[in-house]
Amino acid sequence: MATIYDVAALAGVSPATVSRVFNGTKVSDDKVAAVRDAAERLSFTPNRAARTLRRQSSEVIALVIPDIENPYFTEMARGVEDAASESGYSVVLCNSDAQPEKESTYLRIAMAERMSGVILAAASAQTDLAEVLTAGRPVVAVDRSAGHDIDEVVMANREAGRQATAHLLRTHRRVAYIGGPADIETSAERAEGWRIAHRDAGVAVPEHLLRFASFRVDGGRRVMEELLALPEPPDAIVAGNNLIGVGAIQVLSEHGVAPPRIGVAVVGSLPYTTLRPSAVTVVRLPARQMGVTAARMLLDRIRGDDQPPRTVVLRGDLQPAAD
Amino acid sequence: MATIYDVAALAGVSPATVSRVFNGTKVSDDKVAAVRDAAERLSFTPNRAARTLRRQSSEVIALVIPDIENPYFTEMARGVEDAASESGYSVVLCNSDAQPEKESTYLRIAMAERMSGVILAAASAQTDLAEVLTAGRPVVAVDRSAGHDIDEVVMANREAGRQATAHLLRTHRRVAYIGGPADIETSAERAEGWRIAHRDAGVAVPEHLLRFASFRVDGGRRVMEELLALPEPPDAIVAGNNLIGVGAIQVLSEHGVAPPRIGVAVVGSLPYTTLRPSAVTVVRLPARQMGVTAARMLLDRIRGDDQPPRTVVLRGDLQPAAD
DNA sequence: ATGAAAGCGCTAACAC
DNA sequence: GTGTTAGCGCTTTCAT
Repeated sequence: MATIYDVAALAGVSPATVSRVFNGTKVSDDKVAAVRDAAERLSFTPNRAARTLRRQSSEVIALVIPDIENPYFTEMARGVEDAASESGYSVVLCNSDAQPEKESTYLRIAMAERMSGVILAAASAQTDLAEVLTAGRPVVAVDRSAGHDIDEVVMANREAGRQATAHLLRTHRRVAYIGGPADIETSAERAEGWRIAHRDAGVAVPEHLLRFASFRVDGGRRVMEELLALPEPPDAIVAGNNLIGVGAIQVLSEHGVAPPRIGVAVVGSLPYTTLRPSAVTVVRLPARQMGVTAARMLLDRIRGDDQPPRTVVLRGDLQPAAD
Repeated sequence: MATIYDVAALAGVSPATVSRVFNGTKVSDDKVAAVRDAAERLSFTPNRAARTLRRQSSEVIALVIPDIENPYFTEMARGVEDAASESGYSVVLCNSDAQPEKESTYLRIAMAERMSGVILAAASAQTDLAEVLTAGRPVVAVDRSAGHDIDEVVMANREAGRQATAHLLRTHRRVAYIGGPADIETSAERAEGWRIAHRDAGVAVPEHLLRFASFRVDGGRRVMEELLALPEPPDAIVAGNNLIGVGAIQVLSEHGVAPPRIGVAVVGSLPYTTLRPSAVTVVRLPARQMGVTAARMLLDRIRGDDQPPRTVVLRGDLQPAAD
């Protein structure tokens, strides 16, 4: 592995000049050519560990998400990746598995590696960012707020829940809601939208049809089974996220009442569904765009932007089932 | 950010002793205690950039996959991550997007960051690993071989394709195959299994029902439409991977012939399907185990194991649809 | 515009 | 068992 000293020797310049060439500082044209040529011949690539040690910062950002197997988060990751690589930054994807402990391990590593910033979909409401923030590294919260006064990019969750519910209430009477963990912001907000839709429709809010699960397929399955076992089961379901929707629909299919026989609306997309698109109402959430937006905000901060923290709210897109 | 010098001063020892404590070399008990105490008070975390520069190796492995939005690869990533973190290694997930150019960019970065090894699901058959291999970094190929004499962990693709096809041939006459790109090993091998099943059954191989697509949902959709437009369409389909299966089933549903009305078998799981489990035959591929195995092999190599390259073949698990 | 030289924080000889 | 010291490869003053 060649170093700048090797390149400098071959090009007949000083190591500092080599460094300048690779960092865009002014160097005379002939020396630039000589350096580039020498670098090419030695297939020189700057040692990033050395650069990071010297600069106290690497051109890497950490993206911490609670579930790498959820297509919503991988779609977002694509957005982050695309925006970051446009600016020459790499993205390190960290899966916290919704465990605060794993999450803080990753944050510690990110700081020890001197990564230049963090995009965080927090595992819990009280993520400890003290370490990152005192290190002066910018953090952007995505999908859910992280409980600090920082930049945020979130979905219009209340409105998404309201829209999904309102659509079902036009043709159904007992609309249940299956949300994620009650203490996760997105989950609570979407449930609140479910309540609002009932009020808007002049209907009593059926609190006994409001259930919380995990944001996973098995969570949706379990609660759906519970709901079907009710003396008076719901005739429609709002799923609080994509995976809950998958689980609920699986159970409905197994019971012979696949949508549209029961009304189903999902907050979030079903990218790998094998249903007819018209069978289920979906509020599509712009996950990729959330990633792109968050990455751009973070890069702004890395470049020194220090305006007060901003919150960007992205709206979902109602795609109604055919009636 | 505290350094070992700060810790050394506070603990009344030399920086070397601090380093030793954090690297498990023999140090007397009282000094260990003093160092740990001082480190705790200063909330010291070793600077990884410095360690990497000095050691010329970081405790990070790169995992390069062609599609981060494919649950097959994210499941594998979970396996890699779990096995790696058991040994104190971090995993950097890189999405090559099936583009050789992006792939080689990531490989170059991995070397520049002095990562200690690479697990690669190659974007093409002729991935250039020269740079990585001459740097002395071990590489393990997963899912498909990378065209070098290195460790591999792959699925029993021919057998998976054969099983899926054989199962359908028991009750169907015209079994089509929709594969991924013809030049990708997994794809070609599974297609070969489809041929073998026909021969085993004493049936002429219907080559006009063998089609190649991309390994994505839209690929499956497009080819499924083509097949349905045939004068004599197939009465059963083998999908070459999970996403192709999703696309094919979507199209079938839209045409009112959702499985089991047409026989469908998929090589790979459908984690987010909303179908009744009994409707589709699946050859489950142990993706997570592939990741765990690959990570363990890579870690062995990193620790200096230099036996000849090994190939591990993992078998799929036929889960027949109810007839 | 260019070179000389210091130093980022750590580890690993090497001495004792 | 412990301390001293010399770099790892780069960037960045500071001179010139």
